[in-house]
Amino acid sequence: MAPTIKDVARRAGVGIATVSRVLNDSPNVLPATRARVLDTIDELGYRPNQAARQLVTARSHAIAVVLPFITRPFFIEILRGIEAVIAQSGYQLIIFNVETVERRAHYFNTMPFLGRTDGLIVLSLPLGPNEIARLHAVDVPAVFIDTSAAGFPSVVIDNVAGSRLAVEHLIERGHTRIGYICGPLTPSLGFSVNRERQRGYELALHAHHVALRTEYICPSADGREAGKQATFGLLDLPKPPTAIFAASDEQAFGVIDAIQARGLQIGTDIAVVGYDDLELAHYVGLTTIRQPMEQMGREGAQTLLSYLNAERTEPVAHTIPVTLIQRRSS
Amino acid sequence: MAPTIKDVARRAGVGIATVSRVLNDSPNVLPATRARVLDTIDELGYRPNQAARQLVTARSHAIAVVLPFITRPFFIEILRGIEAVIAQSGYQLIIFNVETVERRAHYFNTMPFLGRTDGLIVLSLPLGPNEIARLHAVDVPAVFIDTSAAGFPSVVIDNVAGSRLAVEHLIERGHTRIGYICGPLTPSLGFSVNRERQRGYELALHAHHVALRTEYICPSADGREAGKQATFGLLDLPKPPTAIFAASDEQAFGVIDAIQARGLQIGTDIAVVGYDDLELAHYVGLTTIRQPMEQMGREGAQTLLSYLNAERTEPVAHTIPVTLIQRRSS
DNA sequence: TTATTAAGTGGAATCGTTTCCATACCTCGC
DNA sequence: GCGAGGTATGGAAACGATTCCACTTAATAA
Repeated sequence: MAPTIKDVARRAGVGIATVSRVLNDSPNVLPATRARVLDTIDELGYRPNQAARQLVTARSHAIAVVLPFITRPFFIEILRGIEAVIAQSGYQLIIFNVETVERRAHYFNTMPFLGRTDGLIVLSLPLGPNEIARLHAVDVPAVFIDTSAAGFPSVVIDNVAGSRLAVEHLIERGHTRIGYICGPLTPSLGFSVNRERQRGYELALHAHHVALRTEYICPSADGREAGKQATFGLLDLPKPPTAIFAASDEQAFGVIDAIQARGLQIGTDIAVVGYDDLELAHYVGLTTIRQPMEQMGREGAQTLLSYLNAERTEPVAHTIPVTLIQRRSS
Repeated sequence: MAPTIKDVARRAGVGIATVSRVLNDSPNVLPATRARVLDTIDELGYRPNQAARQLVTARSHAIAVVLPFITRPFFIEILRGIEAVIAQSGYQLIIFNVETVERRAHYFNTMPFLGRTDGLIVLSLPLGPNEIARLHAVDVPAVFIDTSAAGFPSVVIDNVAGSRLAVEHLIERGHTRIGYICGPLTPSLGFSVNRERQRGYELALHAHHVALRTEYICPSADGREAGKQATFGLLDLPKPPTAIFAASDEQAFGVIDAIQARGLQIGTDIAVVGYDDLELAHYVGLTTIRQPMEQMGREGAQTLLSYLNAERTEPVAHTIPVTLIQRRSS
C-alpha cells in the first residue's frame, strides 16, 4: 500500500496538518520541522494522492483540449503551443479526439471533462448553438482556438484578411485574371474556413475593381490530386487565368503539378499562391499565407489561464494576423 | 453550488446508497425507484464528482501518454490508434509532451501521472535504466510503443527487418551497388531507429553475398535538403550506386531531387526506396516501407487495457511487421 | 404456519487530503 | 513580571462519492 500523509506524520513525529503545510509550502513551519518532514517523505517515497487533494480543493489542475485528430501539422503545432504554456503553469493536458458529428454531440452531451478539468480549450471544432448553450449552463471556463462561440473568448485567424492578402499580392503584381481553387464548402463538421477564404478572394477583387468571373472560381475537394484536376479545368478555359490562388497549400501543389504537366513555367507563365505554409511549400518555392500556429496555441492557453486566475472577466475575440511569404511561384 | 449525491437522494426520497447503486447500475434496485432517481438526476442536472469517486475506488479512469510532440504524421497516427481504443473503453487520455532530455528526466522524477492515471503509455521515448527502475518501483502498469523497456510490454516495429526488406527488394531487382542514406545516429533523445535500419541494410547485403562498400554508406541529417546533398556525394563516386535506399522518406525525396537535378531518370537509371510511406510518397511514386502506425497505437492501448483488467501478467514484446509498397521509383 | 432466504433499501464508515480552530509557547513592550 | 500578539503545531471537520453491514419486507420451502 502506498504511504499516506498519516504515515508520514507518524514517522516524522508531527501532525498531519504540519505535513500538509510542508507540502503546500506554507511559511509557518520551522525550518527544522520542514527538513524532518521532507526527509521522511523522501524516505517513504510518499506522493500526495491527487484525488483526495482534488476533492477538498475542488480544483483538478488539468485542462481539457477537444480537437479533431486531423493528421496535419497545423493541429500539432497549435497543440504544441498550448502544451508549452499549460505545462509550464503546472496544469496537465487531457485531450479528447472528436472527428465526427456524432462524437461531437456525444461529447457535449456527457461532458466527460466536468469535474476532471478546470478549463476547456476547443480547437477548430465549430459548435452548434445548443452545444454552446450547454457549455454556458455548466459554467466551465472555456476558450476557442481557430473557431469561436458566442460568449466565450477565442483566438482566431482572420481567414478573410488572409486570402485577401494573397489576392491583393497578385493584383499588385499586375494580374487581373486570377483563378481561385476553392476548398469544400460543406464538410461534415461544418468548418467555415473555406467560406471565409472565398469571401476574402471576392473582397480583394471588388476593392481593386477587378471583375469577378464566376468561371474562375473552381470548387474542388481537398488534396493535391483534386487541386491538379481543378487546375486543368481553369487552364482549358478560352481565356485562362494568369494567376491561381488555392485555398490550401495541398491544393496549390496540385496546381503546380498541372501547370508543369502542361509545360508552362511557374511564376513566369502563371503565378501561384497557396495557403498554410506547409513545410513542403518552402522546398517547392510556393508563395503562401503563413498562420502562426504555435502562437495561436500559446495565446489560447494563456487566455484560459488568465480566466482561471480570474484576471479577466469578459470574453475577448483575439484575431491573429497572418503573413504573406513570397517565393518563386509569384 | 453543483448538486451532490445527497441532494439527489433527499429530493428523490431515497438514501444516498440507492442513488449510488443507480449510478453504477447495480441490479438490486426496483425499476420504479431507479426511474425516480434518474428523473431527479436529470432534473437537478447532477453529475457525479469524479474526484470523490476516484478517491474511494482508487481508480482514475485515465491513461497517460508520454511522447515527443514531433510534427510528423507518424505520431498522430499512433495517437489516433491509441485514442480509438482508449476512448471506447471509457478511459480518458492525458498527454505529456517530452521533447528534451531535461524534460524527460524531470518527468520521470516527479511522475506527475501518479494517482491521476491508471496506466501509462510511453511513445517512442527511449528510457534510461534508472528511469525504468523508477517506473518499476512505483509499480504502474505501463506499455511502450515504438520503443521498449526491460520488464514492460512493448509494441515495436522491426526496423532491422524493415530496412532489410527494402534492400532485399533492390537486390532481387538485380542491384548490387546499393547506396544507403543514413539518418543521424546520435540524436539528443537517443532514438535507436537509425542504428537498427543501418543494421538491416548490412544484414541484407551479407545474406545475399553482396559486398559492403563503406563509401556507399552515407551519413546524413534528417530532412529533404540533407538527403539531396548526401545523394550528390554518392553520385559523384567513381562507381556510383545503381540504387539508393534512404532511411526516411523525407531524405528519399531529397534523393529524388538530386537525381533529377543530374538529369537522370528515377526508376530506370537509378532505383530509390524510402522508409515511412508518408502521404507524399504516394504522389511522388516512391517505393517505401510502410509501418502500420494506427495499428501500433491500437495494439499498445489494447495491451495496456488487458493489463489493467489483470488479464495478462507477464510482459510481452510485440513486434509489428512492416510491408513494402512498391511504386515507380524501383 | 413458520423458518429460511433473497431482494431492496438506508445509515455509517471510509478513502486521503485541506483547512478551520484551539492550544501551547515565545517574544516583546510596558 | 505580565498581558498582548504572533508563531508553530495538532486535532477534527469537511469534501462527495462507494461500500459494508444491518434492517425490513416479500417470497419460497418445509
